[in-house]
Amino acid sequence: MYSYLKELNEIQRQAVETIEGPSLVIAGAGSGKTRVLTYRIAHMLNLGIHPANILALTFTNKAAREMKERIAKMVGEQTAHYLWMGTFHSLFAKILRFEADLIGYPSSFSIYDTQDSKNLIKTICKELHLDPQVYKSNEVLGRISNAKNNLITAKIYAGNFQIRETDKHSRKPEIYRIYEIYERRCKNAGAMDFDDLLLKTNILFDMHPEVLKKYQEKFKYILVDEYQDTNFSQYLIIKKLALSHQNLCVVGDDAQSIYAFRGARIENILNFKKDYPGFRLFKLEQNYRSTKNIVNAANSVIRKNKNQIQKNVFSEKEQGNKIKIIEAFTDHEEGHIIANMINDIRYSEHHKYSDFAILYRTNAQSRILEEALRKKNIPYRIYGGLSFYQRKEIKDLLAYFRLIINPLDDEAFKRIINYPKRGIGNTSLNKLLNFARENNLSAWQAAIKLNSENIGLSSAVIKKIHEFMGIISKFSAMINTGEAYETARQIAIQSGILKELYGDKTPEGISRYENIQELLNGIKEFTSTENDEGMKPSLVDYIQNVSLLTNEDNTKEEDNDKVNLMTIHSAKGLEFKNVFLAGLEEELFPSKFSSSNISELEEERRLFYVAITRAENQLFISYAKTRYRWGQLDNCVPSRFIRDINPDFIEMENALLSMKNFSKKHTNSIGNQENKAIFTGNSKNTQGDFKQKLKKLNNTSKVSSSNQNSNTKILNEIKAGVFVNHQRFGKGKVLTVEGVFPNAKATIEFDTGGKKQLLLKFAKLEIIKNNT
DNA sequence: TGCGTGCTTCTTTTT
DNA sequence: GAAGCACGCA
Repeated sequence: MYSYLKELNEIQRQAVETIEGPSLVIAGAGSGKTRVLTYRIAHMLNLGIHPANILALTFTNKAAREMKERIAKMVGEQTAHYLWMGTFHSLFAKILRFEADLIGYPSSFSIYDTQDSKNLIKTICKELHLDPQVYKSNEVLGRISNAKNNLITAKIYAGNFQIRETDKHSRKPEIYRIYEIYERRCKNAGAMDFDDLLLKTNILFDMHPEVLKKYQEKFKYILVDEYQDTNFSQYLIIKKLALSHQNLCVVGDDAQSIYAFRGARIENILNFKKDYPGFRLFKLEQNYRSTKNIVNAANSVIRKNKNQIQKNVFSEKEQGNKIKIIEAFTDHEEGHIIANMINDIRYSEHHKYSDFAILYRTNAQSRILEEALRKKNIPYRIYGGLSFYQRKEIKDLLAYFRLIINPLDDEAFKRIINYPKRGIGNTSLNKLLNFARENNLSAWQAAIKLNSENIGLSSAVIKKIHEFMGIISKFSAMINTGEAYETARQIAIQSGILKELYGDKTPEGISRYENIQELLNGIKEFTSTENDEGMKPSLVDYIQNVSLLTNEDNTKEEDNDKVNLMTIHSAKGLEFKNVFLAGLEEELFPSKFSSSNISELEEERRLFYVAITRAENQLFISYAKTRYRWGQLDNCVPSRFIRDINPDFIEMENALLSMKNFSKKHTNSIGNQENKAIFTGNSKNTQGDFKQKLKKLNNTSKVSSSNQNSNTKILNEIKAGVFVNHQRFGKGKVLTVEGVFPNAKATIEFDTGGKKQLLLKFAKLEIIKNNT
């Protein structure tokens, strides 16, 4: 008997040892799911199954990487190397590149990220003269994405009466046309969006049975993690691949299905028995993570949902503390209390910072929490948010890479044709793009014809365009052969990006420059380790990988001892000794977009369940009675989810007692007193904000905004009144705001100190004696 | 052509 | 509190 099998409980062991035939592993929260998956794969390898015959699909690169590392430890690097383990998107992108010519794509196809897709949709809507108020790129993309995930191509979409009726009903009857053009443009640009990677895989398998057969033979054993989060498109791919051997093991927990918003179908796991009648079922119900109290509380919540597989998750750890409910007056105070408690517990329980997590529903909540932690000098780390790969400077450089690899890539072309500035303005670009569109060409192809076609561009501009193209072409010759890091560095230099950023000595500019360096280092690192085929990856390999990477794939593990901040979604699969769950207010959690519809509300409740079950020892749930939203103070109602917890497992934490002074001060400053205003502002919007808010001020008494750049948090309270005069704020200039109010005169001066930041230089408030 | 300015809109979660 | 867009001026 293999020694690792002894580390498992009976059911886990059975799940690991049952290799043949379809199996469904229902893995409750904290039940050792990852362990079962890794051991199962290791076990298969020990039994002599070749790693190249195993396909293991995960939802994040991180999950795949970690699992691979653990398996490598058990069976050796060499063997683990040949496993096909990764996300749906990355693995099927790989297959699509192999088979690209069969579906009419270049194997060097680009992958459009969400931003690219939205931009393209905006362009199309503009061309069709559609009202951008009605046809919001977000919603349109949502419709298209939804269609693709259900295998509805543009052609089917246009021909489907019911879909068209739905669109007409929502006053967007033209979506089918947008979809059609969108699809054509992507094809012309040799580009796929995220959903295409799955859709085209399905199309490939449907149109070419011999190709499907090939992969069915290759992937004799298939494992899928987080099966409850698969969408229809992914479900079909798995079904097709598993058809001949039926050695399919899916792992998941219906109670943790939280991605319906992007097309995940909880039915996939609920209906597994219908698709694979001879399946074996393994229910992992023992929770090894949390105290009895937390597990029981979580159970009492999830019980409220109708749609689920019956199971009995239990814990054999100690009873543990009750869940503590914290009430705060404001969102700022909430952050303050949490920061205080982290310090207290860290001291009293000898916990590390990294034993704490603060979870929230929306990314927007993180800023206030950060602020509170910074004030107390508590180190923290934010997961998610704006990804490294979505920063402007990174996307700019990546766009160069993309265009070099695939010159048809229109979104990349548009992004960098005039960055850094080379005198090709919007007017010229639009002429070129119109010409391209009329002839159904990509921008690049159109630009080639500029010498023979007259489209009203001056010869100077044409020359500039061709110079730009010259740079790109020069590199496309060497991108496959050249040493990756050096090639990338040369591109950064010769494109002018490095010079442009080097010249910018503002803090933001310096940070951008450093980010570019970091990207280059990342390339160096990536291309220095050998890939599956035992070769050094080229720059092309890197680029084709990078579009599917997220923030978590870039963060380094060095700086360990930090409080973890993240959305509940990104906390899935993680665990912490102490968890703070912030912002438990109606309309925030559950989100106001979800509370009207039962199935969406159930998804929110599952999300709540996920949040609770992240905690090992202690869970705090907090809500604020008032919260700022769009610069306005809203009253909040405690979330219904708090009432969903069986009251036996919760207690009120009277954090306010120790916070009395803070609360008082704070409630004052947000306008409880008549004629009170708070001024702050950021570098770009200062004037607009001031003006707008002062306009409102004529008849109200509250004004607020805050300087988010600031090491200088400017909080100036001014007796409210009428705005008098100001000077526009700009880089390196001084902004003076002067106001005469019914009973006060205020002057505030901001100085940029040559930087883009606002520094408070001078503030004066004179109270005018009121004669009446 | 580029930049500054003012207005508008936007927020759920992410591969 | 931030980003995109359109407009107008140099």
